[in-house]
Amino acid sequence: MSRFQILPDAAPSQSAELMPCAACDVRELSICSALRGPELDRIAALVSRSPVGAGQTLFQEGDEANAVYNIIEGAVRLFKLLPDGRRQITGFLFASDFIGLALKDRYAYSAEAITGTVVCRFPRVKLESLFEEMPRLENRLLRQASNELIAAQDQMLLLGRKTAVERLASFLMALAQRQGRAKTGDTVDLPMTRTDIADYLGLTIETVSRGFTRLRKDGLIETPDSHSAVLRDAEGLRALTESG
Amino acid sequence: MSRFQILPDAAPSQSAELMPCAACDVRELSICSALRGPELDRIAALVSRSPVGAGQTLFQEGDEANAVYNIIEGAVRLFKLLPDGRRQITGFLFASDFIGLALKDRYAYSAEAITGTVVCRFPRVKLESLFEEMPRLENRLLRQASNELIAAQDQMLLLGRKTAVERLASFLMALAQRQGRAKTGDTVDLPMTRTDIADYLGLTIETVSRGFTRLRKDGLIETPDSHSAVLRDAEGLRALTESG
DNA sequence: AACGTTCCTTGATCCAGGTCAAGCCGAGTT
DNA sequence: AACTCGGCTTGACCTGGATCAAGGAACGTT
Repeated sequence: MSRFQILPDAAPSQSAELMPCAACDVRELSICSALRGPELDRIAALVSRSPVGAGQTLFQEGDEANAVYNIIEGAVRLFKLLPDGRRQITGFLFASDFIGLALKDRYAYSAEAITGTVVCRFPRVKLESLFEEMPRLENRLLRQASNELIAAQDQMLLLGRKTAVERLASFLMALAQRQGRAKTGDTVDLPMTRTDIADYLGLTIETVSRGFTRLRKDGLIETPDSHSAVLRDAEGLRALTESG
Repeated sequence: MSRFQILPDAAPSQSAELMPCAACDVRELSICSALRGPELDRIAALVSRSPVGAGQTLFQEGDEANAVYNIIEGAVRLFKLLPDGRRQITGFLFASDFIGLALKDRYAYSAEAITGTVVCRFPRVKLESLFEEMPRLENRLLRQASNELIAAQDQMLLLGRKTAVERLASFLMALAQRQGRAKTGDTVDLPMTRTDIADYLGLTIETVSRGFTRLRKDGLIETPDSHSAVLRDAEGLRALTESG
């Protein structure tokens, strides 16, 4: 399930490129939107881009947290493990998302690329000092953290109190929202496997699979292939997310 | 289960007192530890203390979020409800804890006092402008948010992947930690009811009760009364929190 | 084209924890 | 001291989702 290829952490990968942030695809959507021209140049000198292959580990729970990341493209899973292998995925992250809000001196979770991914790596020591220089950055991170806390509480409600089908419906609608495709007829991208979804929703793979079948039979979705879902009845799905 | 006495939100309660922050019992432990002398005076002019009776509502999910709070003494539960009444408690807060990190313009959860509680109320509009003036405050809040995110992820692991007894052991040890009484022989305070614990751990009250009985029969705890637990074997409990 | 592999689905069975029901205990209250 | 009432425990039974098992579909790989 988990693979342990570990990326060189401190040394920039051979394929890393220095990138002018001004040309960054996700700048406007990411935390970097808090920065102005000269600040961007300052940042550009500190960050490095690197590709991360599907299934590769970005960092592991317990590692020294010496970098934070912005996802440029691709998808990443964050997760925690129990010693016997039980896994809880605490979040899926996509292009423009920021990794590293929740950390002390060590990472509290592991991060793996789901698909081929490109990240923008930022040394953490430099981040701290940068806050004084760029208070808008710190403010932006605080807002981001606030949003993530709200999302975390929604997830607790889901894990603690929702049924299997409600969890799946909630997951699909949240993903749809994130992709700006939450209306009936829209297609939602599912880059992760059924096992990932199960470990995110606190279920088994079989229950997730049966959930998809249920939603399909009830005319709420179609599943042209296992990595996409077409919303056949967005309202019906939404009703399930807050039903009882 | 939930009561709907609502505190006057904008108007300071008749029993509110203006308090010099310099004399505040929890200052050194709370976010106010980030503030220096003159800043404290500035803050003191903005905050007001008020008592909140056991069971009373501080604010409800969906309310306009026009204040944040510091808990001076007592205990508070934060929770979300599904329309049919299922409840998930997302956190228990105690003296020196800060309420209001996770918010947009509306509260994402409800807050009720568990016991008689005293809070320090802070108008939110003034908070925003204060950040520019006191960057150390913002920095402190970001750290706090980071810690809460880590705790939230632990809770997701608990809700998604742990058994009933593991959840209860994790809960007791986390509470013990927070109270600085996590060694064998120490007594942990449980101000909340079994129903609260159940709604926090994603279980029913009966399962929580059976969990206490199990831990008692296994010699891990004693329960002199329903609102306290003596740790008889802290190591055994800790083993349960990360066992498999 | 035959063969692995990985991922997904479906069916049959099982069980941890939910539900239902009864009773206990302690703190008010009259 | 009898009564209520909320909170807690325990027992008997039930069920949603886990587990176990089998097979199918979409891939590369040789």
